[in-house]
Amino acid sequence: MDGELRDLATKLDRDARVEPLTFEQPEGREVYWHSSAHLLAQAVKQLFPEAKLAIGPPIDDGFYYDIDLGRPFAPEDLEKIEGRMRELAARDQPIERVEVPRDEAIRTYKEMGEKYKLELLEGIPDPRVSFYRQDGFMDMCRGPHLPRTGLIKTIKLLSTSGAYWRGDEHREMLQRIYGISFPRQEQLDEFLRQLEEAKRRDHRRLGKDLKLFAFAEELGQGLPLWLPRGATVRRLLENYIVNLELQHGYLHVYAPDLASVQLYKISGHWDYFREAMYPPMKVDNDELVLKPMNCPHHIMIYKQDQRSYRDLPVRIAELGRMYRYEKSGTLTGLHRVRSMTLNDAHIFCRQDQVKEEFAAVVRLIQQVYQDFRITDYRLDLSLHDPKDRQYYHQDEELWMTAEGLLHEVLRELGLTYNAVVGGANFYGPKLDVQVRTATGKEETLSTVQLDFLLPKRFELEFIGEDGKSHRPVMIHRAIISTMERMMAFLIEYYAGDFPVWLAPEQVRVLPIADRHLDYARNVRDRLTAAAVRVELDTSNERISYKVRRAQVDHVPYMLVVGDKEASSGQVAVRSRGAGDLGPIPLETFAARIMEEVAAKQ
RNA sequence: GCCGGCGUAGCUCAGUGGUAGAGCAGCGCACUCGUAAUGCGCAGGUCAUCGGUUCGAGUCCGAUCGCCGGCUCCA
Repeated sequence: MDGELRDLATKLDRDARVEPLTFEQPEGREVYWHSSAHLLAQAVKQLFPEAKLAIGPPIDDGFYYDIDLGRPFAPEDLEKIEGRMRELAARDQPIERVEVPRDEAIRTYKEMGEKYKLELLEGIPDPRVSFYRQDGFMDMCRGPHLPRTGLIKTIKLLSTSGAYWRGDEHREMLQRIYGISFPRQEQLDEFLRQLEEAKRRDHRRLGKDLKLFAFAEELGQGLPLWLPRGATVRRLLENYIVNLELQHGYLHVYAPDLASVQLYKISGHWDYFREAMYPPMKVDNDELVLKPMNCPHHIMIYKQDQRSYRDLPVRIAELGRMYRYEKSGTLTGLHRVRSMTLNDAHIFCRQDQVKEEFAAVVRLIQQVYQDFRITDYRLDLSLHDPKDRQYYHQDEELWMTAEGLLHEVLRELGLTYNAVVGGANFYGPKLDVQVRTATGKEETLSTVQLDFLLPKRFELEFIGEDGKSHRPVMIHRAIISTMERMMAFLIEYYAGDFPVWLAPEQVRVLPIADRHLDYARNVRDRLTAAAVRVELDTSNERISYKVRRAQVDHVPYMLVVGDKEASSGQVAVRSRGAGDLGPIPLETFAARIMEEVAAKQ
């Protein structure tokens, strides 16, 4: 109604533009799932009257309700609740909006002992608050809701978990029940099918199947081993990005994995991130930590020379290995690890160069994404929150300048982006490239961060045209993220089908019978000499089985060789995606694959 | 770190207190085969680890380690 979400039963007391909502629209799904959450709460209250309700909102895929039961929900409880929800939906009761004076709501909730609802009420200043009633069950809610419970046709409770009340780890741990519902059974089936599909793309699954990386319990949590095939892909990524950066004026360096705590005290990270660093080890009169980041090291490198305004910008880059003591519960596959190598760089420049340097990084990101054929991402411009005086340094003017600059660059580049207030680092605003994992979680792949603070803390300077000392600005940036995260992302993005230029095994030679082994070896050696990553299947199996194995191993090209090929110097090419392509001369194939690699196909 | 679930062969999984199983992978033999699974055989396990209950534990209980789903965090 006039662009606002309202109940279907709302009285039309004025001229208004009215649009109906269906499940096909995001807002429609929101209402549908919100009502489903209420149904969940109703079922829980009927089965467990002592349960206290907290909040139950819709989410991207379904809904949840946070409940305090005093104990966890068992899987059998979920089944019972789901069954009760179906019964309640089948009764098809009307859902009505009721407005109640605030103090009456407080009185009722006090009587019921609903302490979370009472706390929510404290945050609502309005004299009247709205409730929704269905079948004798009332829940405080802004709404709107479905007109009848019977519209909820299929229900599936997916999981339970603990969740802190109001997201505060110092407060009560509530039980959260996640669920999903649809108007039609086929939609639920499709949803569950997609969940299965996501599991097949999951880099943890594929990483194991394709022997790319592994973890060992004996080795320690969050410390990945790069297996030969995964290491090959990583080396290709590293060579690619280092060469590209060298072409763009970056200077590549190396720094040690250990550093004095002193360094991070100067940078300020010790104050902010001490708990996430490995504890210091005492050596002689010093305390050393495993380095959690590379910036201070690059700053030390900048400080090795007296810099002139003519030298700037100085772009110092490193595939920097870092160690972070991430909380054990947050580690997942290669996405979150405790040892990682960042495609890091720090650009030291003059104020008047910031815009151009920032723009150059954004353009470089665009080029890299094109090379990897990554098209599905979002740009987030993370800004400071002026109200958060604890976290952010207080030079408000500096923030305004910095953030204004970034807005300007992005506008000039013609990019659409999403502004996130409160997303900035303590030292400055940043631009993040956000992507999704196979399991639907969002994460940052690339980042460009402005920093006016560290140059001050480390007293960086350069000599200006005027012969006086000036302070440079720093830009922190990572394009292909950490090798670990990029690997995880690419595995999932390509669903294990690496493009030829990145495939750990580009070609597999498949002889028809044992008498073709000599020719097959010949083919393999010719391709190896041409720097093609090729392997030979010498197993004593039928050709269809060898083909199957190569397909399962996600090898992009299979070369079938038998009598015909051996006698004519040809290979029968089969592509992983397109199937049998027929015989061509070996030299033609070699030339073609080298072209594809050069074109990053 | 917190809440919950899980841990059996290289992988996927069965095994509800009474002698550890299957398929795939591996190895051997035979077949020498034309584009997603040839047949037969063999081997493979301190049932994550440690402790407890029991005449007897893969199974029940506790602790530890690890993994999974969330929460919190993410320079």
